[in-house]
Amino acid sequence: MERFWEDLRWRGLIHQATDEGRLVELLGSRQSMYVGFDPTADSLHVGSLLGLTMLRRFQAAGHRPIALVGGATGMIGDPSGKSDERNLLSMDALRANIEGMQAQMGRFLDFDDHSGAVLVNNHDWMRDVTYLDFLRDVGKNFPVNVMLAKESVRSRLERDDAGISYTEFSYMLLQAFDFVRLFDRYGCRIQCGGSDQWGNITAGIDLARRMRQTQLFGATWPLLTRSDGAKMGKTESGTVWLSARRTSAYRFFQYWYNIADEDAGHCLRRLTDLPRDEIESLDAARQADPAARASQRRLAENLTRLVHGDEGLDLALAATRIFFGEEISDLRDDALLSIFADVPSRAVPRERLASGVLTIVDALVEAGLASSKGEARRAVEQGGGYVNNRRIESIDRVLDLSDLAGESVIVLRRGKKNYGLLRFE
RNA sequence: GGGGGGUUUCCCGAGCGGUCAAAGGGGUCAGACUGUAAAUCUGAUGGCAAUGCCUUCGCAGGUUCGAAUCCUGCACCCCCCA
Repeated sequence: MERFWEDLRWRGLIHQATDEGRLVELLGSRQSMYVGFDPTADSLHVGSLLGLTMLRRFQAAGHRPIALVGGATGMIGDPSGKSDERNLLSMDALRANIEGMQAQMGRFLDFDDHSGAVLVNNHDWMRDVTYLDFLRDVGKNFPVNVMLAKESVRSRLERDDAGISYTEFSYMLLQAFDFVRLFDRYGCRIQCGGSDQWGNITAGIDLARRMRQTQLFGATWPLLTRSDGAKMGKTESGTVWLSARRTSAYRFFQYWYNIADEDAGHCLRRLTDLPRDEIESLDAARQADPAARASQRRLAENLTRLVHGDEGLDLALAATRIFFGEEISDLRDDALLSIFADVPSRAVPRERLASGVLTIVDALVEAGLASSKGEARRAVEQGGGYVNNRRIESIDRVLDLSDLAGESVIVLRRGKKNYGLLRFE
C-alpha cells in the first residue's frame, strides 16, 4: 500500500496529511475515503475533476470511494476560499443540481463493483436533526476560539468590507458532522479535499475524537492552478463543464489540448491515470519537441474519453479535424449537427438553393457571419470566406445543391474559426 | 449668479465653408507567418440596387449654390470667479 501513497505523492496530489505514517499504515487494509462536492450547479466542472479522479484512484487501489453531495451544506455555503458572503440556493435548484451531478459521477466511479462506490447526500441525515439537538451534540464540541483561528473564518473577519454571517460561520460544524456520520455508517476514516478544505477536514477529525473517541484521518491536494495565474477550468467564455450539454466534447478536448507547456506535466500527473513511465517519457518529448504537443494530445484524449466516453472522443477528434481546415464533404446531417453543436445555424427554404439565386454574400449574411453585405463582400475579397472549408475564390460565387455537405446542410466559415450553418429545409 | 472650454464615425482624437464617409492611434475583422500560443507583417473597417445614391460629426432651426466646419436656441459635461 505504500506504493499507492507513493504514487499519489509523485503525482503531486498530497499537499497536507494528518499523521501520515499511520494513514499509510491504515491504507494497508481496505478503507473508505470520502470527498465532498458542492451542488452549486447542475453539472460538475473541471474544478471537480481532481476530487473525482482522487476517488477513482482509491477505488482502483481497492478502497471504497464515497462521493458526498452537499445537499445540506449547499444550503449554507462554504466560506472557505470565498471572499464574500454567498447567495443561498433554493431547494428546487439544489435538488436539480444534485440530480445532474449524480448522473455524471457514474463515468468516474463504479457503483456496482464489489468495492462499491457510494453516493450520499448529507441532507438525508441533516434534515431530521433539530437545531437544539445539533447544538447539544455537535456545537458543544466546538470551541469558538478554535473556530475563529481557522483560516477560512479569520480571512473574512480581517476584511473591512465583507464580514461573515453566523450561517456561514456554522458551515464548518456541518461538514465536521458529515465526517462523523460517514464514520458511523461506513466506517469511513479518511477524508480528502482541496487544500482550502484543510480546516473543515481537521474540524471533523476533532469532532470525531470528542464524540466517538476515535482517530480519523485527512489529506488535501494542492489546488490546481495555471502557470499564468488564471484559474484552471475557466476560459474567456466561462467555466469548462463536464456536461456535454454545457461544454461540448470538442470544446472540452480543446481546453486540454491548449494547456500551456508548463502546465501539461502537472495535469497529466494529477488528472490522468497514465503510468509514471509514460508521463515521464511525455515530459522528455515535450522538452525535445514542444511543437508536437504530444503531452497535450494525450491529456486531451485521456480526459475526453473519461468524461465523454469513446463516442465523445471520436466526435471531438472529428470536430477538431474539421475545425482546423479539413474539407467537409459526404457527411451526414446528424454528424454535422453534432460536430457543429456550438455553432449558430439558420434555416433557409430549400428552393432558394435549388433555384441558384443564393449568392455567397447573401449566404454569409444569412448565416450571421457578416452584419452587412459590405462586410461579407470584404471577407470574401480578402480570402476570408469558405464554403465547407474550401476557400471562396470569387465574389460572384452562387450556392447550389452541389454545395450541400450533408443531406441539407452547408457549412460556411469566415476567417479562421467563425462558423455558421445553413439548413435548407 | 458671472466668465471660459467642450460634445466627431466602436473608443480616443484631428478637422475650423467646398477636394470629408471625415487624418492618426486603439480596438475589431481578414490574410501571411506559426505549435490551434505570443509577437510580427499586410490589408480592411457606415449602408446600399455601387464609377452613383443614402445615412452619419450632441439636439432643433437658420445663413449659403454648398456646413462636421458660420449664426441662433436647447440639452448635457468640464474648468475658473462668486
